[in-house]
Amino acid sequence: MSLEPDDLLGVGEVSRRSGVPVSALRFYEELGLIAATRTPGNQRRYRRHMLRRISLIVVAKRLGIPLSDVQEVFTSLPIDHPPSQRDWRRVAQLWRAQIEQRRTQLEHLQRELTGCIGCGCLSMKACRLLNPEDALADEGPGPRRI
Amino acid sequence: MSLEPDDLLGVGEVSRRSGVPVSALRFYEELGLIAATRTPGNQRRYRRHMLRRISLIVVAKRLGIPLSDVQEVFTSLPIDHPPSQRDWRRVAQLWRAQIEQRRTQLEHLQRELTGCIGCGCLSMKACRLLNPEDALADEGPGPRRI
DNA sequence: CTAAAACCTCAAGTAAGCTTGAGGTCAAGT
DNA sequence: ACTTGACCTCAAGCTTACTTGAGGTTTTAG
Repeated sequence: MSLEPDDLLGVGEVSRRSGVPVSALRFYEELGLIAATRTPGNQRRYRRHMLRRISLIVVAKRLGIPLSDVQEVFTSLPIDHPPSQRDWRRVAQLWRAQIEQRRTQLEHLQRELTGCIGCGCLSMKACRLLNPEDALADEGPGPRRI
Repeated sequence: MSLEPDDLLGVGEVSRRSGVPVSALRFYEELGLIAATRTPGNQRRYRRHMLRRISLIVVAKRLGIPLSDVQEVFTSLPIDHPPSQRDWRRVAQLWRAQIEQRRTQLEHLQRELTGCIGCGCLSMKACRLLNPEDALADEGPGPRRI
């Protein structure tokens, strides 16, 4: 395999190493999440550190973070060199906080669901499950008392 | 408003009471999640208890449960009468378990992310974040050691 | 009776996150 | 040189959960 001389990887190689399908890599490139130089023959060549960026995307996906969010944090990461420890720390803490939030939301829901198991009301009126937080206050669309 | 004589509600009324847009109600009907009789003029008329079913859908949405799952549990709920307390209890417990599962998954991820904040590896090799569970064992697609 | 509000169907569009296919080019081994 | 596999670019398709619009009918209030 005398393919990648320098530290340039072909798209197939990157796919194999990252576990991300080639089609997805091209898609990420369209979104501006990753970048590659081209050979004279127009084929993509990735620098090694791009694997780190791809890793971040993979992690984000596991965390349920939408690509648009990834896009946002990536605006602050230089595309031409590997993310520093500081960068990674910053991103990790941001995402940790986001998970934290969703986790506690789920906890709330679960407590409500548990408390609701016996009641069987579901009557669109005072059921907390059907009236998230505010619902009885505003006059927008949504279930309310009659 | 002498509209709904019996206990039959028009689609607009149901929408107002449930907070679910008319278009969504029609969509749920297509999926077989809800049902309505028709007037001689072909307009939908819902029986009151259909609001309960719609409530279940609304709750499921808040819980992040996909409609396909709702569809499944609905196969065991009679469409022609309101779900009993037992029915509701069964469904609630099922969904509670599902939330539980997703919640603990998030917890794991968060622990890993926290533990990973300092390491900054993301090197596709031994990083736990990039290698969920099994990854080093199988030979399928995905990151692995080299 | 008539006008307006509510309703109907069916087709197409939206967003996210990709995949698949067609039709063609590039690079590597022999 | 030639074959094969890897790669290229569009364009279109897929899933979920709906929304929007066009064009037409029903119901209800006055």
